[in-house]
Amino acid sequence: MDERVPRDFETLRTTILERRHSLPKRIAQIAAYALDNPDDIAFGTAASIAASAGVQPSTLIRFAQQLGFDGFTSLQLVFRERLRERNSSYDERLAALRAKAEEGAGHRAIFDGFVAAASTSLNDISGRLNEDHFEDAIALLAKAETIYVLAKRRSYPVASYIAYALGKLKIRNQLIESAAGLNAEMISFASPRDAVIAISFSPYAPAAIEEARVISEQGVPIVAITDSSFSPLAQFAKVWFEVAEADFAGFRSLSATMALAMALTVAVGEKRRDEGRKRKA
Amino acid sequence: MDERVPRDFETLRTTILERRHSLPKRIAQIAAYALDNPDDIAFGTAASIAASAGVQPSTLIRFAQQLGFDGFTSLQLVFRERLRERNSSYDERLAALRAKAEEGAGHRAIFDGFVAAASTSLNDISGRLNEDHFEDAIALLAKAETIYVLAKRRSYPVASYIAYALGKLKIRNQLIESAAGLNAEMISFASPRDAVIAISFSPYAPAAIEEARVISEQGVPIVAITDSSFSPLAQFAKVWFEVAEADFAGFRSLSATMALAMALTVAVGEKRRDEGRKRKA
DNA sequence: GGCAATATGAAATAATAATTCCAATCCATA
DNA sequence: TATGGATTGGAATTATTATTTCATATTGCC
Repeated sequence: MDERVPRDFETLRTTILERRHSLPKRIAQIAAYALDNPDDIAFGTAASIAASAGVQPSTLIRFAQQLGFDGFTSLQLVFRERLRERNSSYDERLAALRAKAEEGAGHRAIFDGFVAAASTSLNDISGRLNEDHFEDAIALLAKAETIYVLAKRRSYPVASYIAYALGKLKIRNQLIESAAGLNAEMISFASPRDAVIAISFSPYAPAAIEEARVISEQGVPIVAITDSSFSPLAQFAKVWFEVAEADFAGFRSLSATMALAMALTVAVGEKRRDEGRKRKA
Repeated sequence: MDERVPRDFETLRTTILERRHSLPKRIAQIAAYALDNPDDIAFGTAASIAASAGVQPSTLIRFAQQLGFDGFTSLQLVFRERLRERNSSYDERLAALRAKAEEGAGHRAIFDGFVAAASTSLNDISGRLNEDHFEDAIALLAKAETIYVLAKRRSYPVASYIAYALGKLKIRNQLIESAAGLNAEMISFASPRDAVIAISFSPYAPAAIEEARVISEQGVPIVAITDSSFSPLAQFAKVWFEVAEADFAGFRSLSATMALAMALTVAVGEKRRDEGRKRKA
């Protein structure tokens, strides 16, 4: 292999863009395809890539050779390396933020720590959400007459947001608060035609668990957001989501829970609208 | 291939972890290696992976088959798919998420949209926070006798979280709620030795603005979190933060506001503790 | 401790994929 | 428009890689 073969993706990219106009038609075609679909180059076979790009496999090899590689395989390595490095760079960035926060230089570090925790949590839930459970929860909530929202202490802000959003979407809902001490009565109105969104994380607020138990015994289906399958909430729930929030300075993030709550709420709103339309038609 | 073969990485991961203890030694060995070095599985050949993990290629294939795949190749696809999705740089990934959300394929897209909005907001505020303002706000709040927390509607969840966290840190605070209709009286107790955290975004809740006006006229210093310098809150505030939250489906994220609120709260707690210690010394 | 079932190692084989080669085509230039 | 060089398509070849097979070893059980 030549001495000045592009070893990293960025150099390769630049090289391709420079030579773009002096390349033969088919080679230019595969060059454009490569820059547009780098992932395909990284994972595909010569044949599959050639087919997607509308050229012959041999053209792909000629392209690689023009750039100084000794074949398609060596070119592909650069595209693969890119995926490896890019991937770690994000994690590294987060780790840096977190490290800066942990070495504890002043108040800025506190802020960085919370941003890092929130990002981590979002990142995590994004890959973890079980789509089937999500659909089940939406279906369950969409057909409820009234949606009860149950959460105490740290989770209460999420509940209050859900209540706000449901209100904006004109979906009947009832936040189970403790202010007036009338929770027991409020709960007794719930029927199996209603549904509950319950949120609680370890250490589980006893009141939340107790209310969830009572309401589930009345036959009201519960959608739970909690932190593990050992959660007492999980056993009362028809559907439950596991959300692992990162923490900083002993305060856990709420970002993932919040995102899930927003998505649930809006999805329920959308499903109701769709079904309302169907019923009319 | 079996019907319930894990086809996404997370499911696969869970499945492996579940069966971990019932797997034969060498299979368990490759299983552990796979979870520790997912990138190697994605890129390597059966032979190279087997060598790195210290097993025979055939063991790798047996491992794949135990999981229900029909061979190493199908197992590898899952690991590759993961890299495609965890794709590239943070920004690109966000863009991908947002694009997926915008093309609007079902409920999953809604979830992706909210995660993307939250991530964007966090990313944004991370670079934007004015450190001097942050220090000023902390100083101001740390010396307050009582911290009043003022927010309505969409911002209310943030306020309720702040109140919860301040409580946990044993910092005297008062959430200005509308429930009992006694806000005016509550506000009249505030003195210049106290402080206010006020949060409001366009469209500003009239009650929040009005209460902020009254309380500032009483000489109580206000720390505001809002969305622009044109915000009516900004003019009443001693210190104010501009937070630009991304939105999805008409619902704006709260993640950046939340992170800032948490950081403020904890930083105030820390400053008070430090000063308490100094005073004793 | 012996037997059967299960697991493992190593090499043979089958499958798949990359590369090469050559004929056909295209294109610029005279 | 004829000619030579460059480019391209497609099949043949070679290389690489996954998979299968079978002999051997290990483990659990009576």
